[in-house]
Amino acid sequence: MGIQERKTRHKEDLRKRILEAAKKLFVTAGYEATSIRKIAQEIEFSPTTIYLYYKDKSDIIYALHQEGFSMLRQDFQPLMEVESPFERLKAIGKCYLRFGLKHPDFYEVMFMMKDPMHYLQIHCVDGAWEEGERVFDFLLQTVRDCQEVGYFKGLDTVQVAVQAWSSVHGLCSLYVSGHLRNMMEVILNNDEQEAMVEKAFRVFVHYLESTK
Amino acid sequence: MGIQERKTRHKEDLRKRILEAAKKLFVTAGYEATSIRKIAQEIEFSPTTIYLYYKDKSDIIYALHQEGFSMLRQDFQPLMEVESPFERLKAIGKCYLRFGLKHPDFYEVMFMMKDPMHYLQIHCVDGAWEEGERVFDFLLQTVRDCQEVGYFKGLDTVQVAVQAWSSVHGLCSLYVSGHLRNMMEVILNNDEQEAMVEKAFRVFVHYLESTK
DNA sequence: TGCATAGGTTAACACTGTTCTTTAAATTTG
DNA sequence: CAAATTTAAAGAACAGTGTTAACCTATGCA
Repeated sequence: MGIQERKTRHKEDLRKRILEAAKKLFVTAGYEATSIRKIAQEIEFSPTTIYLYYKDKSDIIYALHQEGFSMLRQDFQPLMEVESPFERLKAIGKCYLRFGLKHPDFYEVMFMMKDPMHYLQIHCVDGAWEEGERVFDFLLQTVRDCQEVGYFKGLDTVQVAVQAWSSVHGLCSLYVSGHLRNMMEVILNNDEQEAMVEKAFRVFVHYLESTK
Repeated sequence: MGIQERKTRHKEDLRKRILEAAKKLFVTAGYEATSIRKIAQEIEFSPTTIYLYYKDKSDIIYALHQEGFSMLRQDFQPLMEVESPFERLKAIGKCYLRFGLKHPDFYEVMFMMKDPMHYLQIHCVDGAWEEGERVFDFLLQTVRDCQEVGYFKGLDTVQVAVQAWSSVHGLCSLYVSGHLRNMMEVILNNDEQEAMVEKAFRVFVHYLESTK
């Protein structure tokens, strides 16, 4: 079965090359500029060939969506070792924030665009958005751990987790969409924006600290 | 100058009709489905006519963006009368949240889409995003008032305001984008989602209350 | 009456995602 | 080995998008 193997390997390879090309266009020029035809041009194949490897465009976007989540989970990996629950919670927030600022394009696909979520709902992927849930479970468990050492007393674990997620997501998405820049009467440059995000995060952390 | 007047009135009228048609398509079928050609079909004019009244599509989107802000400001109007600063702050949050849940399409254009912000940056509209700034100023002043009666002690006004905005925006945008629905392992229906948003908001309010 | 001008339309360009049909090569079978 | 079959890839085309240049055509004015 050496021939068969080589063929499937080639096929897997091309599938990967398509995704790499998509990612390259996506990261350098954004979602809008990532068209099937441009991806095809990048890998020097016909546009129609792409449809032999991906069902449609949203399938490709979803693949990038998944890749983003595996990146984020990788960033989270070392934080699992943090002993103190509250330190871990703060580290998660900081890490999430840094991810959003560092990979705005990925952040957009992962947490802002409706298409990938719609794709999940339509295609009913088994274990729908497993990656996302795993990330949220990590947050959920950390909140629970925090409660065990005296934080968030009398509050519901899920509600606290959703609220915490919303807060950091709010900062990330306002940064990514450019609303933070424009809302301030003084227009901020990139560094000032990042500093603003950082400071607002610290205010939030201050709130959390006083729940103990 | 009765004739001239009639003409300019007609012109203003058509401009308004274009926007009304755009809004109708936009609210009923979403942004994606709102094309220049469909707007034209709606008002029974040629697609190119639209370009005599709006520079391009982003110009129309920006007009909707502005309309959304005037709607939000109208919702905020009665809150200016609320005497207690902290009650006012809570009311602003609740009102903002309700707006997001009630008008998800407008919320998307106003606070999530990059295009209108990009439009502002490109076309350098004088008093760039005046409407947005006015809304933010209202929040800013309310935070300042809260500080005067003992809340947010030792914290920076702008940072507190940005953080508060981020928190409610985070909830709204996760709801609008469908991420809240999909992140929970148990898939929520619309009512349950809204309840979740409400509860997470209350957790946040709880944090703010304990800053006094 | 002739001319200029504004309002509107037609045709076209350069794109987009996607599908149907066709070609060409590789593989399996007789 | 030759014929038949499967398979990967591509070409052409459809229906749609935003946008522009060229062309009417009816009105207002000299």
